[in-house]
Amino acid sequence: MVKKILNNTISVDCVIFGFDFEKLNVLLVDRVLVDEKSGKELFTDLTLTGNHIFEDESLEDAAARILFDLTGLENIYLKQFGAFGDPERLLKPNDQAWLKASGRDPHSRILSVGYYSLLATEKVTLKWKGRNVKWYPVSEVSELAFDHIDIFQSALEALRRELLYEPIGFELLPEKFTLSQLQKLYEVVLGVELDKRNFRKKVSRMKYLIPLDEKQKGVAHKPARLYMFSREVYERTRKEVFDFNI
Amino acid sequence: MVKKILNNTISVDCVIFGFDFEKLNVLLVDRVLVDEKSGKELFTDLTLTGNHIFEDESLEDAAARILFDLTGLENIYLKQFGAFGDPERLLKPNDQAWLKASGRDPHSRILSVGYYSLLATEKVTLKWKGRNVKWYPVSEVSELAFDHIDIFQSALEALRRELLYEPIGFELLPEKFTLSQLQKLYEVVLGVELDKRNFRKKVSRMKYLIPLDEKQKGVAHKPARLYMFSREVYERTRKEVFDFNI
DNA sequence: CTGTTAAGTGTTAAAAAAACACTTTGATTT
DNA sequence: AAATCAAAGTGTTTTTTTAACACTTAACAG
Repeated sequence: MVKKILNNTISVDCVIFGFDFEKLNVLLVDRVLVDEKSGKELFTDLTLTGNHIFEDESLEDAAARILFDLTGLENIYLKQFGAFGDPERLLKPNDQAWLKASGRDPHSRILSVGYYSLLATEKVTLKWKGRNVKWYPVSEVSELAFDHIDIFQSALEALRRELLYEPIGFELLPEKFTLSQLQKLYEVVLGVELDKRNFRKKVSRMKYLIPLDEKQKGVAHKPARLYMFSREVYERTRKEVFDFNI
Repeated sequence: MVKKILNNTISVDCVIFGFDFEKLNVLLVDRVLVDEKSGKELFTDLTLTGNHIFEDESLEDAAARILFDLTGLENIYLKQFGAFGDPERLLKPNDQAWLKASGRDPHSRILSVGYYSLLATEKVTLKWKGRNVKWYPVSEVSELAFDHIDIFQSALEALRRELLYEPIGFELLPEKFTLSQLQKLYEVVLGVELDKRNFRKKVSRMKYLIPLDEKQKGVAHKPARLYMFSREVYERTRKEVFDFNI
């Protein structure tokens, strides 16, 4: 049975972040427009991973599906961070050519709902057959198709803000991780340097960060203790934040 | 010239908050369905203020227009807080009846982009002719048409979170206000009690809160000094927040 | 067994948060 | 004119949090 697509004016774009213990990366798709007659490449540029929504599907389900098709992973952290519907968002020449070539009305206005998702780069094998999907360091992303650079930047801001106040960093790490990896993650995402001793003092207050009786293996130096994040402890002990910085 | 409406599947809903120095209020519209033949009221319930989007209009412009039509005010604080597109969001019997009566396909799925806005109740004279628009205390909102209760709660959460970290409380106050009014605002929106002396100590550190050489008038007690918010000072002195609470 | 590399650890000073009660001022009432 | 009312305004102490800062330890590699 063929699923019916909701309509042509709403889509979902996913900004998929990955952390490789060194830097923050984002998944981007190579958009190649090939001339029908000559078979020659007219242009190539990069886009976020986006897609239509099926008729029976919620927005978040559509985002999860895109993510699954791309990585084979389920139950991944997903967060809606904005809706993008500017009348001018698809008017760049390349975008118009692309829309025409893919049989869409280039004058139609498409609203995109943005989701960002977090995963550890290492546990992913990319598998979007027939499309060129790759990790790119966030710091090197400069131009993207459509208004995707705005969507991307908005996602990054949303991620930074969220990371400051919620324990979502663990979503970017494997199940077991070291404190140095966690610290590096904060440093890379927020773009700051943190003091090792102060960082450890701070996280040691967080009961949902569980130290394991297990050590890193295969490293040529003193192996670090491994930790894991306990969602149960977090949910149980989370308290209201009344600390306001007007 | 008649403006063309973008399409039938995207709309904007505004959650308009107002503060009256005592409590937080929200603007709601009385939705009355009248039977065509008998002229009898079939039901009446409450909705948020929503509307379609014109073809040349950005989402935020549409939200600002709704706000202007309702209050006559321009340059009001507006913040997008979410997009709502669940397949089930318009399926309640009253909603279906309403959609049919207003000539819409009851099976079509409408995506709503939510904006919340902040204003001081006192400076508003409501003027949406022909429709019954009123302020309702936020604490008394229980049932709303469509999925508007979800949208409303999502707006309230977004407002609380924003208020904790950004100086947006001033948007809910008149230009000149007292510290007690500011404190009450925080207490009401966040649902906490704050210590007067500690509150004043805290805000006295904020350089963008400007004390005026002016006092409250017409009160039967010691009149309070008036303050105003300086956006310029805020923009100039705003610094990155590196304080993280994982 | 030596060198390399990152892990792990504690103290002190400064700043911020939390807890807490009385005096002052202007308008209103008697 | 004096008394009353109601909210404004004001400091100190304790506790908690932040910030700055350097050496020892453990495992592997050669």
